[in-house]
Amino acid sequence: MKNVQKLSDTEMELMEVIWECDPPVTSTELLRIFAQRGKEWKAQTISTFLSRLVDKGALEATRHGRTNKYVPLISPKDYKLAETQHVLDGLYQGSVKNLIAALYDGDKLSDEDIAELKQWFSGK
Amino acid sequence: MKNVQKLSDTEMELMEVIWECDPPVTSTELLRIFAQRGKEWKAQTISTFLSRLVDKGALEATRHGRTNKYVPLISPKDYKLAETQHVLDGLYQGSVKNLIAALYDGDKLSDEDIAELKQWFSGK
DNA sequence: GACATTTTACTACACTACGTAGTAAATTGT
DNA sequence: ACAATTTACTACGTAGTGTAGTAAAATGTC
Repeated sequence: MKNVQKLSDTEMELMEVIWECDPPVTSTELLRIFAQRGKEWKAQTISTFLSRLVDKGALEATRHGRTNKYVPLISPKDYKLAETQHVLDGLYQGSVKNLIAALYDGDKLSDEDIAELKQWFSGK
Repeated sequence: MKNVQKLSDTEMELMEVIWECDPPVTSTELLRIFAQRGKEWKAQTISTFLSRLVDKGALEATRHGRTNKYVPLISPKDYKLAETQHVLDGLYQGSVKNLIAALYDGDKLSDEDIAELKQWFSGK
């Protein structure tokens, strides 16, 4: 888990699917999966995205015969954490309390949210 | 406060400065402020950014003689909230608890953070 | 009132990212 | 040896970004 570059929306869509499969995936498998969900991509389109994800450090490719097997280099958890940290640093000086307070001031926290969070914190 | 488009890093830099000044600002004032901080922009560069910020719905311009006065159409609070909401929806199904739990699981919450937040919640 | 100055509006341009895919090359099953 | 598969390399239109030139509008000045 290192410094993955920011992924685009479509790249994230791909990663989400890859994370759901058990790791070594091939482009053909992905093609099939996306076809099932209505995303009728050309084989080369998927391949391009996979290469870019390798370039960005999100995937690792290993050649097996004429196909590549792809393995994530970062977990969804870690990627999301990095994104979150970025926002936290950029908007709230890295302070979770600032974030919570901002949500509260902006009426973005319902009573249920607050109850839930109180509950959660009481266990820590 | 409406639907402001996403701002780029430099656009945000400008907005931050504008938010700090008391609202009606002119490009000349901004030019001076940025010059002081080492950002030696050409006058037209600032103007371009200001126009784009108007296009994106972040600022409103009113002509006074040959100069424009710019006023923010969105507060830093609201812009940040919108950004935050976006991340929350995109990564945590809109759930603040999910976000907190993820930070906790990722060891991004120090003991002080937790104490601080517990404290904060106890007042709500 | 003609002119120099200031400031904006319009236009431009190089660079990067994105979504999409064609074409060529590698590899393999037959 | 050859057809089929899959990747690697290349391409291309669109959009966003940072930067700024040039033309036009408005103003202060002589």
